[in-house]
Amino acid sequence: MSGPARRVTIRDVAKHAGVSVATVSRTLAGDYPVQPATRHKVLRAVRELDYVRNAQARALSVASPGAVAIVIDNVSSAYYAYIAQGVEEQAAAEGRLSLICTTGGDAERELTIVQMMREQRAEAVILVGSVVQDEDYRERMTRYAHWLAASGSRLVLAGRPPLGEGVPALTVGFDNTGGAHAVTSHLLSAGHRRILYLGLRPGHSTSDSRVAGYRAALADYRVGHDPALEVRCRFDRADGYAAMKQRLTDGPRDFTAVFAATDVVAAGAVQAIHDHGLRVPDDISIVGYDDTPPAEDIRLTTVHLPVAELGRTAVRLALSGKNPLTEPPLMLGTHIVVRNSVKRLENPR
Amino acid sequence: MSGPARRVTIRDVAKHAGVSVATVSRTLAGDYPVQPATRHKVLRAVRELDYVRNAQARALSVASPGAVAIVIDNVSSAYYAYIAQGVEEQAAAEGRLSLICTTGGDAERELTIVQMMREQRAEAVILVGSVVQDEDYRERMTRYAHWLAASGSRLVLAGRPPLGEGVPALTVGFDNTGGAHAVTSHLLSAGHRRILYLGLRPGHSTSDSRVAGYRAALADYRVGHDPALEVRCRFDRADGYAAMKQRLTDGPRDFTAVFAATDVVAAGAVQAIHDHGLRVPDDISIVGYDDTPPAEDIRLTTVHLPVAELGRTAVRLALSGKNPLTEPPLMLGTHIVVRNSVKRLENPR
DNA sequence: CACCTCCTAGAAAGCGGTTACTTGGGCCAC
DNA sequence: GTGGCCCAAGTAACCGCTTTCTAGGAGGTG
Repeated sequence: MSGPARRVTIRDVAKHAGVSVATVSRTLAGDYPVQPATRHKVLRAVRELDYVRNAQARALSVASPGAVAIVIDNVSSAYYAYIAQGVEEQAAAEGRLSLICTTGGDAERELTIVQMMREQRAEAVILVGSVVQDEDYRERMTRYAHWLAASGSRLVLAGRPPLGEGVPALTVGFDNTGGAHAVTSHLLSAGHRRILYLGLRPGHSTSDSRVAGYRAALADYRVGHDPALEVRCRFDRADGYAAMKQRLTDGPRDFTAVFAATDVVAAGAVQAIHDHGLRVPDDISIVGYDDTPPAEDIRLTTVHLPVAELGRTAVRLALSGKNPLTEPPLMLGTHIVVRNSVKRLENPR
Repeated sequence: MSGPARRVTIRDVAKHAGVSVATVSRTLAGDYPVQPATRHKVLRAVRELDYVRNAQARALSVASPGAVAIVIDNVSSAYYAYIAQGVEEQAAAEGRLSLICTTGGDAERELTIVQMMREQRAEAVILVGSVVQDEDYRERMTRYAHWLAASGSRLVLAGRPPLGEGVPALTVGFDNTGGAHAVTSHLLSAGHRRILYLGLRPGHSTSDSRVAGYRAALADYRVGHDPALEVRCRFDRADGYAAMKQRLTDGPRDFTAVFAATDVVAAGAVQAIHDHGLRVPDDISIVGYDDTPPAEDIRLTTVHLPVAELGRTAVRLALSGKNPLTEPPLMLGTHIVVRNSVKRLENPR
């Protein structure tokens, strides 16, 4: 660490090699004829000075591919991590750098980040997962969407609801209603009629569409919908545990099965069931959603989501050149994974 | 989508507002006196044209903070994801953007990425986790380390061994030997004497230091070290399952406890044990390492690693201005988490 | 009223590259 | 021997923004 590390520029290389900057630039680009002797002089100077081009400066004059920005709640939950992984993979495959930003679920921060990405001239901004969307948020994000479009960037909403008609944003997501319908039907066909839904608070778009599938399946089987069977908790394992525990302790035990809105919530619920001295699936059946890692460990029947594929698709969509105003939302299919958490009832009540 | 989206520049704003580009720049910077009337004219033009500064161009003239690059095997394994999360958090807190790149464990790709990060003028490059390090790799990475240092960037090795003396790279990691010693001692003090080590292939630095702790603890208890009790498999759950299954089927069942090098391997092993009709901890005790999510679900006694803290520390270290040549490696402490996977033996053999 | 000072805004020179245009030398044909 | 052509290398403008330096007008003072 001796002295101020002045970065070596193309001009230094030119001087060192005794040629003009143009020659250095051309040698490095390789798309213009340069005499072997000169090219060697240049390359030697480059080596001796440890010169590397400045990508930022380069981007000024040459139309280089911009970065892909992933804006995500956090990267430590498996669901988001897999999406991020998919985004990064595809971005790298298409020769783009990935910028990653976490919001911690804060809508305000998300808006700030989108602005930052405009300054960075990101080629694509991929908004992942849900965020509480009030009217103010929607209005501002819509404005940003127009700005991004005007400057040639793409906005992709991955796994979240569209912003509305006429907003230049691409959308890709899972068929949550269909998946919830399938997994609820699985319980119903096993003879369960009283199914507790353990989900996130209303207004949370992902949970809402899962509730919709749950209700639709009940309707298909002509089972009355009982609001008292819809319990709401927050996202994580501890919340699932607490909610289940409370229900087992205080509430009526008038259900034979549980549909947890996410596997993590299901994992918490399973632990509460065990702590209560009951067994899965013998005493209570349970299904989850997402097919994230805990599902396999607790032998949970759940709905598999192609999460990494969501990330990859988001990038492909962003770089595809499709018109964001006319391109319809893309829906990725889901499928149910049967493990060992549902018991078939012989005599359905 | 009408016409070629020409980006609006500071000159456009200047013309639109009827002032000079300098005035626009100064108004936006806010650090130079500008008449209220003029400033309003400028701001109106900015609003009307949806102008945002080009951060890349800006970086050319003003010494702006560079990005922090995270170079990581993948982001979908919980261990890495938490590190990445820590890095991103701290980078954001220090006003830096995070670039994320995955290598898929490919050393060659890692080297390429480091070069790319030099072009990007990243302020810090954080190499996370292990990669197979042959002589060629070490030599080239050492060269890159010097280059990065010469251009004022910081290289941080997070959770991997130092490159060697005189290499300008900062190092931060976990005390794996200590952790392995602690958890092995836990088994020994519970009366276990024949402990199977289920680890990664030799040469893998993380596994090697865990083996060292395992052997040291055995020595402390004056228990002979039996090479036949060290089984090697690969990283993931399926490999842990296969290795354990094979040992239970073919190998001698001459052990009462298992020390799995990672929780994920432990999770696979537990499943194999169950599939073999045995129970944990009644028939076989098992401990893991990392304290990643599966550990809680399978009630695994394991070693907790402050992974997010590793990420944060890496960033702090990189931006601290410490001399990478003289700064000693930083070791983050670990602690054992006792759950329910170890049985106390009454009559130790 | 002349002069000086202060304040604001403009002109222009970078930052580190790329590239259109220009130049000069070697080679060939007449 | 001279004109024409081609090729390699140099000159300089430009990418979008910041900032130093300079200019000019307002306002205060003798």
